[in-house]
Amino acid sequence: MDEVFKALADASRRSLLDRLHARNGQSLNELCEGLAMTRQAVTKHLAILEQANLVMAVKHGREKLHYLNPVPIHQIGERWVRKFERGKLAALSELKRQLEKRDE
Amino acid sequence: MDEVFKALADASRRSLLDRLHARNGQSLNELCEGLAMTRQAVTKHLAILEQANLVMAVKHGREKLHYLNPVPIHQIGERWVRKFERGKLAALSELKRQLEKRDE
DNA sequence: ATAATATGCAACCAAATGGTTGCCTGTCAA
DNA sequence: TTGACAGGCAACCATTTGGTTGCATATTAT
Repeated sequence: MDEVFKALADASRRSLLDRLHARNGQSLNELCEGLAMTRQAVTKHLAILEQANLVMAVKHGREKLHYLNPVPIHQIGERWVRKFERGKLAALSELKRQLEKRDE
Repeated sequence: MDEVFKALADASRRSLLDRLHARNGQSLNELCEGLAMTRQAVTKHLAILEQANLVMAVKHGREKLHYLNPVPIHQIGERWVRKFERGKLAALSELKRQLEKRDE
């Protein structure tokens, strides 16, 4: 879970996920197109995404195709975001109370 | 949004959020208790959480009380996780197909 | 066979990160 | 009013991070 959060912390990596979400199964070169970064930088980002299991790569001839794995993102939603949804309203009203107290 | 992801990337910061989720409105010293870190390190983490709007601090005498703001986490769920839920099943079956192809 | 294409590997670099120590300031209680 | 307690500020440090360049390797097309 920690690796997933770390992987998601970088905007370039999130945009790589976006690109794969738009079109799955892209090669390294395809994923590089239009980015202000060298291919090697993208390789490193993809390696981090693979380690976090957010992306899976398959070699196909001389190309390496990248596929999105939606499971970890789903788990972030289920195991983490959801936890904070519980007690959300209580926290919000507490927050409001404190903000109002400042004007006393 | 980027600041939120960056703030969530660190396990110590996520555990601070957990602590506040367990009991809201804790002081700096309370949040330090039991952690293998100096108070100043915790201060820095809290500053990052505040900048990301995940935590709001209110001075109360000589104490600084910290309150959880559930909104950014909620937004991560709504604006980000949800996006990848769309097309999740397609991505999953594509992934399965590629995994099976490896055994050919 | 050979050239072009797609990717991999390793060394290097600057900047950001997570942490420390030392000292200063503000507030409460004796 | 004088400690003691809660917190703030700044300088410093090691490691990680995000990126680069240069070269090597593997596959495809001519």
